[in-house]
Amino acid sequence: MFSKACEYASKIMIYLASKRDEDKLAGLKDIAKAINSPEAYTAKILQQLVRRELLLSVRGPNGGFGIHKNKEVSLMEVVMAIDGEGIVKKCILGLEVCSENRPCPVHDKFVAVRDHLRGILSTTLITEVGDGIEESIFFLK
Amino acid sequence: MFSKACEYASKIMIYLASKRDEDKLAGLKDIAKAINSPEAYTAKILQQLVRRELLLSVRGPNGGFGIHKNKEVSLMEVVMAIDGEGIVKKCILGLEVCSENRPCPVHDKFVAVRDHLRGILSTTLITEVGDGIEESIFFLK
DNA sequence: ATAATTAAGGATAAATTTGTCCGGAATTAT
DNA sequence: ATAATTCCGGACAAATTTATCCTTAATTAT
Repeated sequence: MFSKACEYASKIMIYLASKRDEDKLAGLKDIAKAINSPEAYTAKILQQLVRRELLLSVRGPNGGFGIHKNKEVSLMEVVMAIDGEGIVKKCILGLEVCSENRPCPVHDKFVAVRDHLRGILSTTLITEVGDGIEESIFFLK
Repeated sequence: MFSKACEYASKIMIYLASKRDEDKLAGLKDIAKAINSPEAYTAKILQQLVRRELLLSVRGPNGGFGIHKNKEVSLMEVVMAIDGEGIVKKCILGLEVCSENRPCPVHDKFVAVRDHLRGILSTTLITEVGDGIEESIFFLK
């Protein structure tokens, strides 16, 4: 469904959202441990998220990563940043063009699934799903 | 969503279903043209579908591929044959274990999407969606 | 029998994704 | 200033997916 990179990115965002009330940032090692991901690869994904301005970073001692407070981020934005719009746009059978006018044989059926998916991705905020991590109601690894 | 191989496989099955009333089989070249796929790679996927007994094949002049008549095949079976059960089983965030008991933060939301997807995959029969290809109501390329 | 046709299957290559390594830049504390 | 810490970014490596090539096996028609 999502790429590995996108899975990591989502978990990163949710993890950092769950720590949004702490006054200090989370470092790479901390993050990689929390989501059980390879450190160096995680660093690459963090970079992308920073470039896309979904995260903030600061270097040096006591540096690290954190979410922008006062900025609501949906899961959709995270997925778009890493995997692009394919998951909610591309034809399930891979047709270059697939539309009402020129549909693949399963077009209508999968438009419904994609709309369902899109709805959930865009209404799910990372702060919302971040709650419950610290309390071990939900898990990231 | 699906692998390229699985996209090709689905289109192959639908295409052959759309020709199920013809008395002759469809050859590799014919199929690859009909679904706009690389010939050699398509041959590999055809092999897999034959091994999984979702297709029949015969060699030699006038040989080719066709669906088994009297055997209803759902899109689910095709997807399982090529991509495995991941799409309807694996955690969207990639957690090794993700269940009611030990859920990822978006477990419930995506259970719903997956159920939706599963429902459509298992109720969609290739013969059903095959109709409309010949008449150019639906397209495979 | 022989030649022509078509799928089967193994080996290999190209492309993409995932993952690692390392030197450099920024920041902080001493 | 210096050293320690931490992110940045480029190069590279491994794994996986996608794609190609070529020989063999089966079948049919001549």
